[in-house]
Amino acid sequence: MRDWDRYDRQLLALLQEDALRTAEDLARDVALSPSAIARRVRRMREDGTIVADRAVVAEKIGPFLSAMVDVQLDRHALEPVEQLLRKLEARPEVQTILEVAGPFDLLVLVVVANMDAFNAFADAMLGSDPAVRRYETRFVKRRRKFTTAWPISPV
Amino acid sequence: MRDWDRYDRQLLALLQEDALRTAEDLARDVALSPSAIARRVRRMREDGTIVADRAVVAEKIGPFLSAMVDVQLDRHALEPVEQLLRKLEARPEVQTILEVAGPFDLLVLVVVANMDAFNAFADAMLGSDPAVRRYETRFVKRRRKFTTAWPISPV
DNA sequence: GTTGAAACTTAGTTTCC
DNA sequence: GGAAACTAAGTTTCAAC
Repeated sequence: MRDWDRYDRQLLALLQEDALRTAEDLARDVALSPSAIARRVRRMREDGTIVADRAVVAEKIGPFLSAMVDVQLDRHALEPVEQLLRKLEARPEVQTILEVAGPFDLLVLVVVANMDAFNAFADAMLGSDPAVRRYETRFVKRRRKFTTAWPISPV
Repeated sequence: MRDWDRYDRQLLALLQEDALRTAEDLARDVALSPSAIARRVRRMREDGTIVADRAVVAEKIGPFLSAMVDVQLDRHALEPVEQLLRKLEARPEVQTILEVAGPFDLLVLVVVANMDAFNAFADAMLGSDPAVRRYETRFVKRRRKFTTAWPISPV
């Protein structure tokens, strides 16, 4: 794998904020010509440094109910766990799946339309799954920050 | 605020996946002409339906250490709590802040370079803050899914 | 091998119906 | 909303370092 010089890191930091900035505009913040910038950005999109470019949609298109579900697994066999993870990953209601250290194994952030939909989701995905020992739910009252940006230092 | 017909919702669902798709390309999935699509997308970017367009950068630019911190607040006064939240929001190491129901009030996802940086962050931001009663940390072993996409139904 | 400028191509915007 | 003319941005080429 390649590595990233200060220009690449600057570009990544800026594109994390706004992926639609033009090369000419980026040249105001990065000391390279627009064509060099365009080349680097395209290359990083091609080689997987930039995994995706996504529109962030306002929460108001909802209404949405979010819940953080702490899941404790039955770790007697690996395959049922992998199956559960693949099942959860595939669901559009699941925004986040983190494997964590501690008594709970998984943190799953679920977004649904209302409480009925949450209960249906939990029953279908967790209540009946052989890999799930138990789970606890915390409902989200408010999102104060929600970003995928990494803290990229200029090296 | 306006509302969103099935075309808008289709476009939002598609742009959540790939914000760089051209209007011509989107016309393959949405039954509108490229010019109608371009108009709708531009309007949704202008009116705040699309809050931002962000590049998703691969985790391999790290190395990163992530931790989910459950924070219990001292809810005797509101202003110290708001101050803490603003302080956390401003930090690039903080990807997520969720206010939740239950014994803990805040879930904070923190990304740092290593364990020293985490301890420095926790000491500076939480250990010394008057609004924080206590906190518990779960370190992230793996991210299986991490997206900001809402589950948008076609209406 | 990468830069920067210019020619070229593609996509977005504006105008009109 | 859709089509065409127009404008702006991305891509390719090429000379220089």
